[in-house]
Amino acid sequence: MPTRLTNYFLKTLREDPSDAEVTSHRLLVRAGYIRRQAPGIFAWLPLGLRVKSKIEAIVRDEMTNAGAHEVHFPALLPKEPYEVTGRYVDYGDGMFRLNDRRGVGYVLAPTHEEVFTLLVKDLYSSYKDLPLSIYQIQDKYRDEARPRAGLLRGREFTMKDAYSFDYTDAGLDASYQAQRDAYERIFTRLGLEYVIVKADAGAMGGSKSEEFLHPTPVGEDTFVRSAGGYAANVEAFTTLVPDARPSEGLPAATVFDSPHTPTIQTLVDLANAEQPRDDGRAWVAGDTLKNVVLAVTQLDGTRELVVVGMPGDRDVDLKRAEVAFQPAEVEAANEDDFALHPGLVKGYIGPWSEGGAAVLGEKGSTGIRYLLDPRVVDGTEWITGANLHEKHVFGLVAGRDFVGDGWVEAANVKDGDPAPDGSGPIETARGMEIGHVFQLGRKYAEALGLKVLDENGKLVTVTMGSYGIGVTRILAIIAELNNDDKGLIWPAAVAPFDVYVVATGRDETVYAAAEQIVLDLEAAGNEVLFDDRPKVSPGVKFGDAELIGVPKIVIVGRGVADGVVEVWDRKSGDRSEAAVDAVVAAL
RNA sequence: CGGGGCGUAGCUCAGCUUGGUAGAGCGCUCGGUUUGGGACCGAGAGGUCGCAGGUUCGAAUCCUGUCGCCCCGACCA
Repeated sequence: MPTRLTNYFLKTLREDPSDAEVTSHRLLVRAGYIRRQAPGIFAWLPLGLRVKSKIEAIVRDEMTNAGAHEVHFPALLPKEPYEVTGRYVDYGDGMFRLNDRRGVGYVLAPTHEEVFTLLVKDLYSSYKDLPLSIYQIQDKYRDEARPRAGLLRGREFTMKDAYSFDYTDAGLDASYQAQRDAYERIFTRLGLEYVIVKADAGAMGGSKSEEFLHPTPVGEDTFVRSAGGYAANVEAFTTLVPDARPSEGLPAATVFDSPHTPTIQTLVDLANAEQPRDDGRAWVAGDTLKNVVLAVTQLDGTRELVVVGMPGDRDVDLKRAEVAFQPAEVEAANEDDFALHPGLVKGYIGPWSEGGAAVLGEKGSTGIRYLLDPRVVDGTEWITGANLHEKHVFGLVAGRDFVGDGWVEAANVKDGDPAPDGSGPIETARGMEIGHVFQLGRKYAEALGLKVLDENGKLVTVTMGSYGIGVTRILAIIAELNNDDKGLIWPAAVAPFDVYVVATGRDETVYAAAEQIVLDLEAAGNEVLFDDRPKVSPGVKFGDAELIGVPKIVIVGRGVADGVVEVWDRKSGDRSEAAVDAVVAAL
């Protein structure tokens, strides 16, 4: 039974919807694939659903190849499992919560680690049952502070989430690798460029984690890569730590007057004017030690000040700092914070005071925790604040004159920074997350009590992995990538139909010929959308055909009198003629 | 949560400054003409102007409040 436009549920819009800004959103709404229901929540119309199903079919196929089995959980779940693992609190406002008529708490699941773990716990108790990989394709709910860009960041979105269960670390490695390989095949089949980067495990917990990022300037993630093959999310980037240097023989630190030095640059200028270096090289921002006061707020609300010392040519990257202090929130200290700590002389903060007493650090006079950038290794010399108004100090030596309470990755990453694995300088780029693979380890199994008996009859805690792909986000990215001024241009692998047949004119023989062509195409295994609308002008039909973006378009019109039809290739725009009875071969 | 913009017909918007019986284009219905690039003629249907209060003889228009949506930022897959 051909799919006919005369009874299909489709209405294209002549004008762009006013609430759609990004290309994918605009075109998917205009071409009749989706409709907005609420911010970040969309209804799927027949065309959209077909594309979504095509993507899901590829995902299912590769999950099967990876040995994973499909299951399906509810999206609506009791809150208890999430309370046990702590994520009911950790997720904060990001989780949709509701109560039933008796007041019992439920959540709309943002992700399903807990219930998968509990299901396996229910059924399995032996190492002989493992390894196991199961997955679902299910809608997820996250109450985003600001949904945006249509499908790219919604509050409801479809995700394939897979979970692996092993009782050995080696088993987890193998399960992880199988999913990782499957992801590579999926993105290749979808024609999506991707970069695999080291990722921060974030609130999910666990150890090893990699993200699949689609490189695009509009991406929300920043990642770095080196020519030598290093790739990481900027949040997971680790600094290459220089070797410590001997501090013997370095001159003693000296305090100097430094009025009117509100910025690092003015301090550097003053230093060059007052105290030029012996070797003739000018002082630069990287020779100064900048001490930034951060306020770190734990989940329970306790607020702690922390001073981070880093080279003056760096700034605090709050996202990296959040990772370093997670799950706490990090922000710049405010006036109230300073008021509580009169020992901090704003603009002249440093770890050392004249005479050598420590100011910062748990043993310093302020008692404020002092964390250092990894570049501040023992034996490095710095220009930094002297904790006196309008005074700085020269030649303060790390390890000799001051020590920190530890190290922290809170400084921003710059193009040209060395990769930590020695593979050369890195460059930064933007990307959109399309997949994420995690080795969760035993965090969830531990919290929820998932254990099995091993070969020796001993109870061991299961080790898990979690693997996600954003199905609807991928659909949006494909739309974002494949379009022109006329509309969408679907790659064959995910197109809602293979061929779009248009009958023009009002000649009965034309429609009869078109009917036959549709049947021929379907018999040859093509999915066909047939524009059989009788009272629509050709211009409208052509416009819709191009807007909808099916890869091949067959125009059946006046050429039928001569036994020919026109075949358009949507992507290249190429047009050729084909005999009415040989359309299948002409595609 | 901070900043900006916008809520008027199914869609895209004008009207608001300067208060006086609610408009256009597209879409939709009917009749006719037209049929290879978003046709034309004629006749229609369709709106508590986001909501509430206020000012006024009279409010889409002025005032106050409120709700919603979009964009930028913060945050997040």
